[in-house]
Amino acid sequence: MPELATEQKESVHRIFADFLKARGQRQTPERFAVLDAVYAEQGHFDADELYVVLLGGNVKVSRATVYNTLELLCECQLVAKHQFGNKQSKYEAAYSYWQHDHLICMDCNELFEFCDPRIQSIQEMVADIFQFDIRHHSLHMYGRCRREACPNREASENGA
Amino acid sequence: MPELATEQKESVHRIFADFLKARGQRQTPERFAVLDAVYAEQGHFDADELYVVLLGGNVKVSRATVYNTLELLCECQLVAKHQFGNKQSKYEAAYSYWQHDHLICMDCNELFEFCDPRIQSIQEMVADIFQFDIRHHSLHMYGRCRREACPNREASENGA
DNA sequence: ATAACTGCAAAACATTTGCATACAG
DNA sequence: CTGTATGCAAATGTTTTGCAGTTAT
Repeated sequence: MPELATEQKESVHRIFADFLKARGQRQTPERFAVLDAVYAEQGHFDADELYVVLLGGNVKVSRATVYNTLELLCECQLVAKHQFGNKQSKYEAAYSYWQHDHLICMDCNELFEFCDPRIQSIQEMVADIFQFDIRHHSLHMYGRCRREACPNREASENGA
Repeated sequence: MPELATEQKESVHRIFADFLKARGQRQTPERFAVLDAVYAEQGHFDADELYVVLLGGNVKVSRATVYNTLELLCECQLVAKHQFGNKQSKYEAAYSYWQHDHLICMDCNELFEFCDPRIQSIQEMVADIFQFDIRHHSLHMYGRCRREACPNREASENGA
């Protein structure tokens, strides 16, 4: 398992390094520390969570640098940024992951991922109709999971 | 044109009034003023724009009431709330409008609307697979419009 | 060398909240 | 009457910014 992880780590390092070089920006240890933390994380996380993880792993970075680096990583497609219902943005590592969309439980906020090839077709059709160069999309479905284990189940049944 | 507008106004008033009554909440003039302002607005707007419009129309409401009422209107489906890239939420009147999705130009932030029946099929399939009761979705496509008139066109061509 | 980056703390920003007052039911 | 809604201003929480000091190139 360290095999694959190491391979991926080198791969994303190279991508980020090339990206920075191409833009004449500096390859600082902080930036690579953020990149590593992102790829060590699984699933979705927010900027502050990442900041805390970094502090815990005896890496000294400021929040500003975390935000700044996450933006750079979005620009080179190594990270995807999402805005679900709240005001806080969520991020996730994006390299070599299948393009997926999100299903969100309005009661417990649990996230599920799905993928449907028809979305790609729709995207191409819309690009054609509107003469757009479409770069990415976000599809969120909101509802209620029917699991017994779903918290707030009763609360929402009163509410609606 | 006043015919239809008046008809719609009465219709949404009735829906909102019933909704409030059903929940034991009060029908205040401020709430109906916000509702009217929403339906006088065209396209997307944010909470503060609506607040300013209301002040300009010699209606005295506070920002807090605007936010509060917009939430109520979302709950009874008279208003749809969207989060595009920014931190600010956008709203739009929702009554009797076709369900549509959004295409956003990353250069000029212009919004276009589209609709594809396959999205409904995908929604039903996802609901079935995950055993979810899906209430709504949001599909946003991001890209660049190829119009000559698009502002920031040059800026973005430098950037990427 | 030198321009870009970092950390820090303050600022900015949209949204929410607490509380005293007003008012719909 | 009574509890709900309002306005105001202060609080909140995330993200951005300005600036002095650091550092990659």
